[in-house]
Amino acid sequence: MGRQPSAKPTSFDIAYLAGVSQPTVSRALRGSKSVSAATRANIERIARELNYTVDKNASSLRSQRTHTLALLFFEDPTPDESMINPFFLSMLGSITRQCALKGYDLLISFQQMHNDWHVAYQDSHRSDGIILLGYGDYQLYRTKLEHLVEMDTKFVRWGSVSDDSIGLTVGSDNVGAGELAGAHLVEIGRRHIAFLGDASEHAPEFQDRYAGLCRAMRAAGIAPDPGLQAGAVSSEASGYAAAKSLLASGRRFDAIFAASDLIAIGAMRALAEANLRCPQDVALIGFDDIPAASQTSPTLTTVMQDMKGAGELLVDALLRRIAGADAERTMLPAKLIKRQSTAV
Amino acid sequence: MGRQPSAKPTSFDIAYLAGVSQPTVSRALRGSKSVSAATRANIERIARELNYTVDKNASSLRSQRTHTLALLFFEDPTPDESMINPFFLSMLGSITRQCALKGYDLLISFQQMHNDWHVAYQDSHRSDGIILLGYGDYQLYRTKLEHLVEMDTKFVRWGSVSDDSIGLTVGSDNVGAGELAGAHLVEIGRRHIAFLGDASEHAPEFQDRYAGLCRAMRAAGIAPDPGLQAGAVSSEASGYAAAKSLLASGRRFDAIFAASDLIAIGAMRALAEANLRCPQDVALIGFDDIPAASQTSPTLTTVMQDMKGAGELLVDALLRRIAGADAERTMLPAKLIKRQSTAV
DNA sequence: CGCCATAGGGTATACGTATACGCATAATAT
DNA sequence: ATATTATGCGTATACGTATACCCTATGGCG
Repeated sequence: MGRQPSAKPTSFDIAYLAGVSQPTVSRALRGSKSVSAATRANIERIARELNYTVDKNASSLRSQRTHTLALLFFEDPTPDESMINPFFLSMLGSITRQCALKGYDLLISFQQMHNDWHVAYQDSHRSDGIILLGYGDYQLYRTKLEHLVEMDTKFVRWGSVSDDSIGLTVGSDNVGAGELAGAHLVEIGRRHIAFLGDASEHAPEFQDRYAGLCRAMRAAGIAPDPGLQAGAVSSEASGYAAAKSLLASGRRFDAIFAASDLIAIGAMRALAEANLRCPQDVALIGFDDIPAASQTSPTLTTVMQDMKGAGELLVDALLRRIAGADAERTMLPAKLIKRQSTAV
Repeated sequence: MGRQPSAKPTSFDIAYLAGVSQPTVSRALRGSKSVSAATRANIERIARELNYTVDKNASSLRSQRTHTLALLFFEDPTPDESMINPFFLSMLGSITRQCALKGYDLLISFQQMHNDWHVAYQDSHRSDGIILLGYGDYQLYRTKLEHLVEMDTKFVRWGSVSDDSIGLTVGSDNVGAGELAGAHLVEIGRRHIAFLGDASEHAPEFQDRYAGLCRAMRAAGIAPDPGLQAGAVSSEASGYAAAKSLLASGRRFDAIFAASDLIAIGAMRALAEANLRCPQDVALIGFDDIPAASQTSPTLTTVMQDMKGAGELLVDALLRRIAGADAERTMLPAKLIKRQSTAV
């Protein structure tokens, strides 16, 4: 007997039991220093006994802070199939973990680039900030990103970390990664290195990787051949097509650096169909180290990005922005994973 | 001139502009029938002009409904690496999409089985219901699930759909899927079929798959050999170890049905090391159709679950439960994907 | 011994929305 | 013509928390 045990306890219940007022409970639980240690301990004990949890909605409404972040995935415009880049999915783990660690909830949503996602989360007070994830046409993005900046919406973006990028960006050192790949190919004696991936301003990350490759080649005294660059988006089909067209062009090449593993896997299929041995005839390097990369035949040499660090950095940077600090752009180093496709 | 454009508009702003009271705005936007068509149209127009969105927190606080679902992933107790089963990740897409379609937000969280996740989401009013996803020791779960039922928390679970399972469950027809796999192996002439996967009550789904295999064998007049069943959790390492021990046992077998693709990939490696040809010496079938399954050598025959349907069904079933209806357990049919590992 | 700072906590109120009621006007029924 | 019922909307209030402000003791100080 006493109070009804089924109703969820409120701060008033605790206040009553502790013999204090409701605001004191709020202060105690939020760590205000104007509550004596004894009172606080007592309140915390009672709260634990009652299994009390702060009502998120009331708290957010009053404080205008949600303690929630929103994660927006941008899908490649594949019509219906949910072909999300596995690389981003693998980042999900570290992002959720870091959010939990910092006491934030994570809202997740898949978006088409052309939607009005840029207004959906800021005004309805659903999140304190937004994490943007996904390859895609950067130019398409631009105006929406500018809109976010204008509205002072807090957000971080995963992508190419260049000076002209809008807002706060965290990303891998794509130029450095491209250099790693290029240097490795040069090291195993390749001089005619093709690049598969859109190297235009629409895909800054791929552009950076290509730039890194070129830099490594020049450092070895090799002039990159622009004819050995073929556009491709991150999909197996696109990689297959790009490799096919390269083969059809009749140009000679003894190595391929693909801008993503999916592209590389498509290219590998095209090479096999052309009876070219990998790596003997054409060495191959991918990017992302997706799980399938270690299952291909031959297994795929690739560049691994630091996804654990990436997730943590994204969350931390966003939280700093939310706190009012101006967080700086950050680049993470990448690592070359050597496998059979470059083992000569 | 007029009102300050930067402040987020509230229902009062709209009411003022429309010349009505705030509750009328609320009613109009929520679709109450006690608002005239003209008034409603006017309010909707103004709302659109002001870029008004309902404040989620206030709305949830008042109505005690959040229009948010929580998705809880249970990780296999891998110490630190975020090795989430790719199968569940692939369900993420359809779940988020279905949530969006129904006007619900999706909170996501990774959990260790032993945490107090069963209290974290219900009391703080963060979600209207919970979707539980993840393999894992079912027995460990049980008491927590019972607790959820007792607290009348709305939830759906992906898993084995059996009569004794607690709460609302949606899952593949694992027995039927096992039968499919077994029938196919029998069809290609195999009679000594091993099963890799924990077939105990701790893993009801694996148990069901094994039961299906046995049923198919018996239907073909073959007595299943209990000695050809080796426990394994869903990981490559575990599959490798299980296959190794089976090989070491000296028992003869000409086919393996693995309870998951990861197990199958591990087994494939063990077979290769033992100089057994796949499929000639040992045919192999996996389960899940993860992306890597089409990249192995030989490519892996596997059972594909209907993940798109699964996500939709999970969300719909949960929403029905939330609405007060008692949704029924549901099973989805699975499909056999034939590849090289069973092509004799 | 009066004065002021400080600790500790109470009082009042706002956050923005969604309902329970009540009250007109208009439309029907009798 | 009066009684009855819908229709359409306004009034009042509650949801549970967090903060601005105010008040009371105490202790230190001159």
